[in-house]
Amino acid sequence: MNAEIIITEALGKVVEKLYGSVPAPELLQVQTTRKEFEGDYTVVVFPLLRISRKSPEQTGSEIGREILDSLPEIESFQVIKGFLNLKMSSSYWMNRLQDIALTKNYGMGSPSGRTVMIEFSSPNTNKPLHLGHIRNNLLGWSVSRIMEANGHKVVKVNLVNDRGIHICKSMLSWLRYGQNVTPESSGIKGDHLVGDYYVRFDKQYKEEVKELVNGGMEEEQALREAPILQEAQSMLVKWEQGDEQVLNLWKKMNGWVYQGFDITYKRMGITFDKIYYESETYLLGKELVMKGLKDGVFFRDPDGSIWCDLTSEGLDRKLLLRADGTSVYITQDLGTAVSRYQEYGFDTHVYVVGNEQNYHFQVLKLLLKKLGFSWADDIIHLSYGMVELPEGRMKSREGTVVDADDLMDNMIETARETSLESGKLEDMSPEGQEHLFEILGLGALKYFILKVDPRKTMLFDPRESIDFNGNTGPFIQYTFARIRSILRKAASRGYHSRMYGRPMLEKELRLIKLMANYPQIIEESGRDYSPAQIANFSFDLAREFNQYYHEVTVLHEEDRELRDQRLLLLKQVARLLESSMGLLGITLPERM
RNA sequence: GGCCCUAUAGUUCAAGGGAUAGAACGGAAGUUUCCUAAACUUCAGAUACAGGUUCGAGUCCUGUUGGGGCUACCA
Repeated sequence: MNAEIIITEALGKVVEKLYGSVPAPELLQVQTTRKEFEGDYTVVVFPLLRISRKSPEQTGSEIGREILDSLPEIESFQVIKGFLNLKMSSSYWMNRLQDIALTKNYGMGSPSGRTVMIEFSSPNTNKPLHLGHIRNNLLGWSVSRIMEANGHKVVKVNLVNDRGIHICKSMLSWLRYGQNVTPESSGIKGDHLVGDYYVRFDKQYKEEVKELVNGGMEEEQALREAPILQEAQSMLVKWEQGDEQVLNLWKKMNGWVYQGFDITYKRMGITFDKIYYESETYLLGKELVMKGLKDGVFFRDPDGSIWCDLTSEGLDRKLLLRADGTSVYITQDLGTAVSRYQEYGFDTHVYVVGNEQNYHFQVLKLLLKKLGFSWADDIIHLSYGMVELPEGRMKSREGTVVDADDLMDNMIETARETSLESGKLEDMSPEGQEHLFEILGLGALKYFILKVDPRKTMLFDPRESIDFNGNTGPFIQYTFARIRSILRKAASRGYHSRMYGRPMLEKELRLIKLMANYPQIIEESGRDYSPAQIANFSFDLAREFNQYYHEVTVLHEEDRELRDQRLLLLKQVARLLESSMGLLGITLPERM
């Protein structure tokens, strides 16, 4: 059991014994002691003064004495300015280290029996993935791992926006200008090829609008009546009617996009348990809307469109079906949610979607509740912040979109340059090197994104490459590689890591203390859906270890028992680095 | 206009209402006969502004200012 809990419990009993009243739980504040003070855990005594009716100093001393008596793990205490600092005995920490070494899935929560569904990625099929999607994908993946680490059963799902007018634009543009080009014939990745024709459509559309305006038409009318747009709209009608030619083209081009996406996902190390397509769920959404209409929770406008009145909830009225009976964005989301619940009966459903859609999810939950689905309360919108450039938001119109594939290429290239410059890999096979560059480049990218609190807007400057020094993925990877190198040498010399009970250095106890927090970190990052806390843990541990590495020798230690004991410590540090970084989807290399 | 989010060193990020606000990059100065210098050590540098609540506020509340988002019969 973790020390904070032990101390908190003891504190409650001690306060009751000393002052004769049971303190409310929120008055019992135990935290880790700040680095600059002597001690491991700190009791904040201010909240207890009301009960003790004595000075902070006196209260702290009295409690300190009692706790010292009742908990053998505590070696000494000190009261400074109203803070009671407790120092654990070094044998306590050494036992912790042994516990860690002996616990198979150290840090992981026990099975909860709960199913957590996580939707992330959710791409459009007419644009390649960009930096925003990278944050989405990495967050979704990492949160999935963190949920698993908390003992939940996880179902990772993707929702592909594969229908709507935008798809028709790409199709039409390809028919007109594509001359039957394919990813194979052009050598262009499928999603990029389709994206190119989407852009091509937009260019033509703008030209036509301009011509019409020059011919004397009002701009608003021109925007509506440009021939190419009208052609796309009639194509959408054909799609909805099930026109075979249109459907075949749609399937063919979507297939290209999926092939392209698969490559990108694979490179990011991302998989899904199930992929949903809007084209398959929007019909159920329509049925739900009709049911809501029948039940009187929705209403029909004179023009035939169907709405929900949310003004009593402080929101507007929301359109659910157009007058012509076609569905809108939220219609399919209703259908998707219900079919997922029917299929998996999730206890929690996390949607990893940008904060620009906060309103959408607020409405979605309200609508589901109005339709009588009580599990609407189990929906959590993990609303992450945008990735911005120094000049603001990425805009495809201004060509500032940072492409996911390009960015990964660049990261790997930088890893290659940095690695080759160091000259440490000369005896490594070319395949081994390539593999390493990928691990390092992606490690840098993933860590860069995930170390930031998901809810916050973050900044990316394409002109400055992502760092490989300091608080970065490669820093932690490097720390790991160093430890593994020592462990390999130790193994080849026949050394065996083992606990001997030799006195440990302050630095070593600090490392153990950090590692002792791991279970709590996993729990908290799960509670907050925040990989950033995991990243901070990894960094703190790596930094602490690097200082230790610099000061203390392991392989050259003459005292064999001490040497082997240190090997045990190293092994556990490496293990937790690998475990925690694994929760971020980052691989650690044996050497670099 | 209405609603929501946000503001911490030059820059990018930390800090469960608790002690002297931590790191990293960048800047200055150092460390390599010794397990990987992608490391380590030292120095300089910050809570937008004004009130309030509290024994105690970067953190909670109110206002001001700056930044972002939403407010589509797009998805």
